[in-house]
Amino acid sequence: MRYPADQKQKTRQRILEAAAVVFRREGLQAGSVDKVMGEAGLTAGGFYAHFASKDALFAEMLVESLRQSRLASAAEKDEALSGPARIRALADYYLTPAHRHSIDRGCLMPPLLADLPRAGEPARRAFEEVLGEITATLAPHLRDESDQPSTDRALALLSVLIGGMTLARAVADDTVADRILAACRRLIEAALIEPAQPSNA
Amino acid sequence: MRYPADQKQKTRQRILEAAAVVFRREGLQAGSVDKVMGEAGLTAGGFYAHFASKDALFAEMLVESLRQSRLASAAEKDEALSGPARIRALADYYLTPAHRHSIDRGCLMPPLLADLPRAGEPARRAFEEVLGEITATLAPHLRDESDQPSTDRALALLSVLIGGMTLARAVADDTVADRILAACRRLIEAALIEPAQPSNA
DNA sequence: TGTACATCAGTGAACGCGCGTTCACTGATGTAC
DNA sequence: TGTACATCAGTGAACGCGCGTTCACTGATGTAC
Repeated sequence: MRYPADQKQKTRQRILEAAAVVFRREGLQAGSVDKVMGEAGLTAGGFYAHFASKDALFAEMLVESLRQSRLASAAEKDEALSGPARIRALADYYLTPAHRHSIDRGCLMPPLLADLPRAGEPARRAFEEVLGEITATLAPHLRDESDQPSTDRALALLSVLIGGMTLARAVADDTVADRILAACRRLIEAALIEPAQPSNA
Repeated sequence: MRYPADQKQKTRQRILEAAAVVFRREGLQAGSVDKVMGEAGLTAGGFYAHFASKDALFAEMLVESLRQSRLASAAEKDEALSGPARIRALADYYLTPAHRHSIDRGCLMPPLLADLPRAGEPARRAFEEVLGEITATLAPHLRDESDQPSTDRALALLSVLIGGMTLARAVADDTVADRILAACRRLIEAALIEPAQPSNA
């Protein structure tokens, strides 16, 4: 090799991180290659030395970003928790004003999931795979009536998290937004935490 | 008046309906004035005789479309139902494969809510107002522990409906999609229908 | 009833702009000897 | 150590295209007499 070993790999990673920010902030359509490369401190022309197309970047960013998220790979402080306590910690971290205000650094799903049906089969397949990883991580902490890990409850939990955050960000008034988040936390507590593992847990 | 009385009003209405279809299918950015006017059987130039801008069209379409939706103004067969039965009917209508497949005719919120933070204050204010109307319609059927109408439960219900449909449409496999919808129906049943009004209701 | 005129909803070409993508190039990095 | 050369990540101008918006116009509709 005649060139610095993984210099190019690092640049590629930088483009992926810039894409995660720009796409969440602007959406799939308005988040242009130019803006992504600008966010990464580069010019648009070099993009195609790293990715085959804008669509390919979007799909890879989607998977990469979700795999690194707290949903798929729990933060250190989550590791110690399990069952109801872990789900509560997740909801308390996710459904907060802080998360609501940081669209471009928060979870990728609320701002971008609606663009997936428009993004074609490969991106949807890739997302489905990561979704499987996420629910596999969550299911052991969401037992059903027979005390079995519940993937279905994990899917329902994700729906509340995503829907609640999307709805909260769509209104103009902060008070209304926070009320939505609180209502969702209460629903999760009542339906997925309390009855899932009773007082002896 | 020297011209057919409400011909222009009818055309305006036709543009609004076309916009509802195109924006839901393509999103706020990719849904262009040209496509909307084409869907309405017109050419792009005439658009500005009806609306001040694309943003103005989007905001008005948003409000108009939600006010006419089954969430805000119940269908005839809903009128006879109240309490748990009505909420169950709503969830059974909303969280179905049929609704999942018809993005461009279904509820406006799953495909377009994520675009609202990017659409500016006026659109968010307008949405917030209609959201208030919707929750006011739903709250009487979602009583809290003290048997009072619960706006908070209405907000949580909407979050599950929106999040579940968005998540279901994002995956590639129909089986996974339907599983998500079923998991959300079960969550609503367990948390918002059964405990809200016990067996004597 | 018939003809000349006024109205105005909708047309279509044009504008400046940003898009995704291509490609000839540049210049810093490392190699050969 | 020093010089000539090869590599290639990133630059920047260019392409064809569709965007939101403007505006001179057209032609069907209705009025006046």
